[in-house]
This record gives sequence, C-alpha cells and structure tokens, in this order.
Amino acid sequence: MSQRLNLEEIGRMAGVSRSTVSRVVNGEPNVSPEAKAKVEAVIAATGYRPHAAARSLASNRTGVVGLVIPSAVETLFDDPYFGRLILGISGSTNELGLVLSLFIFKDSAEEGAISARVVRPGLVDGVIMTATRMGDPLIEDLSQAGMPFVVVGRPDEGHRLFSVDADNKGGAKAAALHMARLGYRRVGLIAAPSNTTAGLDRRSGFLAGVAESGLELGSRIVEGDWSEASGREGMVTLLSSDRPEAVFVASDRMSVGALRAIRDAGLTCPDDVAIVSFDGLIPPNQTVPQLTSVAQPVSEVGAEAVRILHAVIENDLTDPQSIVLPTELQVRESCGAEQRSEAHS
Amino acid sequence: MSQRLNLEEIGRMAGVSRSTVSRVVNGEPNVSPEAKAKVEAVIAATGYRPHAAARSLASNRTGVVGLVIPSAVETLFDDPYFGRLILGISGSTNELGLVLSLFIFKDSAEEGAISARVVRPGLVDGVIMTATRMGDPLIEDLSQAGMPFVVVGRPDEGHRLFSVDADNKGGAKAAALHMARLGYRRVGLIAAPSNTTAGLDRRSGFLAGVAESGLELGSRIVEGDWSEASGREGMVTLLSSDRPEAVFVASDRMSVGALRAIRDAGLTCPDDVAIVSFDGLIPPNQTVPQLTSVAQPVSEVGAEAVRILHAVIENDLTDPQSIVLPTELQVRESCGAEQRSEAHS
DNA sequence: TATCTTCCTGGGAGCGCTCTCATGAGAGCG
DNA sequence: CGCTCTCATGAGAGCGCTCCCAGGAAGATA
Repeated sequence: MSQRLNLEEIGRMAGVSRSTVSRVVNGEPNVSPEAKAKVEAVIAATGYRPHAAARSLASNRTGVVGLVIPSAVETLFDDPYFGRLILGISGSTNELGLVLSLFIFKDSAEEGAISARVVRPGLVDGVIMTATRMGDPLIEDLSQAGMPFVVVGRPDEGHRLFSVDADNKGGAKAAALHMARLGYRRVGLIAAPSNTTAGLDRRSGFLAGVAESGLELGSRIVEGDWSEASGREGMVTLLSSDRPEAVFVASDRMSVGALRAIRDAGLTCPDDVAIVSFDGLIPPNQTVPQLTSVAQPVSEVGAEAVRILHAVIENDLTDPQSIVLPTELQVRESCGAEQRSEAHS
Repeated sequence: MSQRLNLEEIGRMAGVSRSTVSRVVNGEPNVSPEAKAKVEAVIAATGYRPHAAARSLASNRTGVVGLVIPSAVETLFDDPYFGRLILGISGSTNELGLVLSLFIFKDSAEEGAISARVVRPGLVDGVIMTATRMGDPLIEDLSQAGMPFVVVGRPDEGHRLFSVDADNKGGAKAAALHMARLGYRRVGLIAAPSNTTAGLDRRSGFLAGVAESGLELGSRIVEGDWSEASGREGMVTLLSSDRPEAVFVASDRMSVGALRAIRDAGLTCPDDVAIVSFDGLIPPNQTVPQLTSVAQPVSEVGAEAVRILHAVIENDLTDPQSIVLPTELQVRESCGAEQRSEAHS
C-alpha cells in the first residue's frame, strides 16, 4: 500500500529513465527543462520520496550525524547546558540538511552497546562527542573506524583532533580582572571538578587573572562537583573562616547553591560577599541577586561543531584544529558593580 | 582503508558462506556450533560491523525512531520538560536496541523541510511527536505515508491514534481536592494556554475538582502562556482585587513567577496566598517556599511512548490506544499544608 | 534398508539507489 | 560539409545486506 514507488517507476510514468529521475531529484545539472518538468510533475502527483537507506548504501553517505552524550547525564540534563547545545546543533544540522541522532547512555553497560552501534558503518557520517572523559575509549574506536568526529570541549593535551570549546580560561581570567577592577582584594574560588578540562581551564584562567591583577587568593579555594549542593557547601567552607570579599564560582548551578549559603549565613550578596559566576545559562531574574556571570556561547559551540564535522565529512578539512569561542562577561548584580561604582564616584 | 569488510569477506575468511555469517551476526538459530565459533572468531579478529544502511535497505527496517519537537522550542527547552522526556525516551530506545533521531524545528520554514525528511522511507521506522498543535499537518503526512507514530500528549477529540499522556485532568482535580482538604474556600486559577490540550485538561480537571468539593472560584481565573512572566502577571491580577486564599497554577514555571509576584506585593506564600502547582519538574529547594506540585511522570511518558511505538512497528499493536499515566501530588510548603494541619490539630 | 524428518548450508534474487560509461543528437567551427 | 565538442540520456554494475529456496547431511522411524 504505502511506498511501492521508486526511481524506475517514476521514470516509467514520466517517460524517462531512472537515471534522469535521479538527476532531477538530486538537482544535478544537464537535464533538459522538459524532462525536468515532466519528472517534477510526476513526483508532485505521486508524492514520491527517495529511499534514505538505499541512497545511503549506494552513495556511502547517510546525511546523519550522531551526538554522543556520555554518562552522568541524569544530573546534567537538569541544567540548561545540554538543551542549549542540542538547540545549537540542531539549528546547524537543519541548515545543512542533516539529521541528528542522539546517543545517550547512563551507565557503562549502555555505553558499550551504544559505542558499538555508533561506530557501525552506514548509520552516521560523523559524530559529535560531548562531556568526553579523559581517555574515552570511544575516541579510539572512532579513529580506528575512520569515523569523522568532533569533540565539544577541550581535548586532552597531546591529542590532535577536531574540537570546539568555549574560552574557559579567558573567561575565568576576565572574571578575576573584573573583580580587581571593582576594587576587591581578598577573593575566593569555588572551582569545578579538576578531572574535567573545563574545570581545569576555569581554575587556571582564574589563577592567571589573580596573579596578573595582584588579587589575594591564598588558600581560599574549594572544589565543587557542578552541583548546587556542592556550591553551597563550598561557600559554607569559605565563609567559615577568613571570609573573602568576592568569590569566583565556576558554574551557575554552583552559584545558586553559593547564594543560598550566603543567605543562610545571614549575609547578603554582594554586600558581604560578591559573586562572579560562569556559564550565563540561568535567566537573570531567576536568582536574587541577579548573577554576574561569564557567559559561554553554548549553542554557538554546538553549531560550530556541526559545521566543522560537516567540513570533515566533505573532506574539506583534514588537519585537526581546535576552535575556541569567546566568552562574554555579563555584569549584573551579584558582583556588586553598581554599589562599587557609586562608592567610587 | 576503513571498512572493506562485508559478509562475503568474513565468510571467505571463516570458510563459510555469506548466509551463515549473516545468521551468526543476527543470532539466528540453526547454525552449527563450529561454524558459529569460526565466524565469531573472525568477526572478533577483524572488528567487522554490519553495514546499517545495507541492512535497512534489505530488511526494510532501520532500527531508528524519530522524535519530532515542533516550534517554539527555543523557550520550551529552558524548562526541564524536554530534557526529562528525552531521557525517558532514550532509556527506552537503548533498552530495545533502537537509535533515536531528533527532529527539532524552530520556524515553519524548517518545519516543512523536516517534515518532508522524516516521512522519507528508509530513515526511521516510526515517529514520536511532542507538543503537537491541533491539526498538525505532519500527522496527516505520517498516516498517509503509512509511518507508525505515537503522540505524546492527548490528541484532539475524534482522532484515533496512538498516544501517551500524563493525567492532566486527574492531577488538576487532585490539586483542587487538596486545597479543599486543607480548608481553603476562595481559590484562584492561573491556567495554561487553552490552545493546548494539556492546558485545557488541567483547567477542566481543576474546575471539576472545584465543583466537586464546593470551592469558590468565581471569576478568579487568568490564563498564562507557560512563561514565568505570565505567571507573575497572572498572580498580580489575582492579587489586585478579591484576593484568593489559594491558587492553582497550571505549571511550575508559572508558579515561579507567581511566587515572585506574591513576594513583590509584600505578601508571603503560603500564609497570605497558598499555591499548588503542576509539573513537579523544579527541584524542591530551588524555590522559597518549596512548591507543592502535581508531578507528572515525564520520563515514563517518554519511555512508554517508545514501547508503544515499538509494538506498532512490530505489528504487535494495530488498534490505536491512548495511554494515560497517573500523576502524583507532591505536598511541600507552598500549599500551607504544614500550617494548616497545625491549625487544625 | 528405504523413507521421512530435521538441521545446516550455500546461492540466487533483489531492496532502491548512485556512479560510470557509452551513445546519440545537436551546436559550433573551419 | 566534415569535424569536434558539449549536452542529454539510458543502461549496466554494484553498494552490503536479508530473504527464500533448494539441496545435502544426519538422525529418526518403520
């Protein structure tokens, strides 16, 4: 009942050959206007659609890119990061006429099955990997299978592969400089996990900024795990002794927790403790005070990853490159910029 | 370099035929242990993986299901709904060995292109549709193409198709009954858009509960658009005259706005105005006070949709059915249950 | 021993497409 | 007018797999 239609059949109906129909369908040149018109009429009348699998088999191209999101996603999906990333990616795939397939796995059992599947030829043309752990075995599998892939985030040192990342280092440094500019001296850091490159980069960038601008950090450093709870605990620790004037919190979610800790301690932000956050993913009016945050261009990162992957697939790009997209400091309330500028004026 | 391997080649290496290799790969019975062992050894040694497109073409099965998320998604992705849904869906697809493809479109231009693509034979075996607008043309396209599909949410009256939905009506009714149980009389409603079935059902369910328990609603009804801002505005309106004791807000995001309006008006929740929300998607400690909310089983809905779709694809299910999954009232602070029970005791 | 059944195996056909190549018809040129 | 060159077209081959069927081997039954 459904689709008994194929190129041959359309060709017969239009009085041309399979080949000509194929040319019309694919918008190839060297087809006479008459033939083209006839074929298009038949296609419109019949509602013919080319068979994706047959095309993939013959052309060795699927038009599909895979997005791999590894474990621990259960929690990760609560923050808006992946939503934005997916939005950026899908915008870009839509633009290029590609289809996006999602490979999410929660545990290592699923991971094995998924990895095996994604490497299968004829399923996807290339893969975008997110939240890559250091030494991810999938990277090895992919390169071995000759499957094009792009990593979102910074790859480990020494690995030459395609990657797109936000400028975690530069953004964190900018946060430090901003603090210095506002006249703070004694600052603190609630860092992100140092087993992630993003966490590492935000930490080192902040330290660089601290050094450059002569801020005093001392040992006022704690490390969270991205969660709100860890942000709260981190701030509790920082408040317990030698309280800093301003704290750089390496992610918005941890900042939400930190804010709560400040409030719970009977203090106010930014008057008692100022905060500069990182991510820029939380809508401003969702927190009191509104967070000053280093915004990372999440959806642009996703979009760019697709463009690069596409270029790699098309063989336009053969030499691994790492793209770093700039962050932007969004100054709002939690850094105390307003009070400070008043005080200074 | 990459994959020159195919069934024929593996067969040659193992000293058997293409057919036998195929049987081993697909775990079919009637293969001698020796043949199986030889083939498996060769596969392990070579790292052979079947070609997905070839398999799809020959078997007329892709093993891929599509998830269609229509327009306005830009905003929708900010709330955790889609993340949860996708998680539920992907858990289920992983379980069944299926691959999930995402079709997201932002505007009607993209919609056309995507719709045309998703209906293409040989791409997906079936489709899950979300946030379906009434009279969505894609539904027509899909049925016409004979493509199996399942709708997440309640389909319009009179349409016979497969669907999975949360019990919006029952949940909203439970909210009203809960209010009555706590001793409130004069209640209000911040409804969800009435051009969505979810909005409609939550409204009618609440009204049913109001009628059944003798609550007084009067004209204290405003309609929001799911956004936080609209929740705030709605509450401002309700507070401006004839202030209700308790308000049913038809979504968590609107509740967040409503909470803000209450605070801005110098009032407190639940003491001055109690709130019962709907969704149960916001982590409890994210709001002050914690929201009492009718939790809908989002990821279960997604998982169930996949299971049904799979059954339809396998021809195990031919008669359209609508599954409704139960909601659960999660009592926390915003409904004032604690104060009330103290007062009553 | 003859016959039937069950199990295992290989080969043919074909899924619907793309790609390459051969052919023919005009157009352009000297 | 004969030649080349370009453009339009169709036919063949083949992508790697599944599905079906035929045939052989082995075991069961009489």
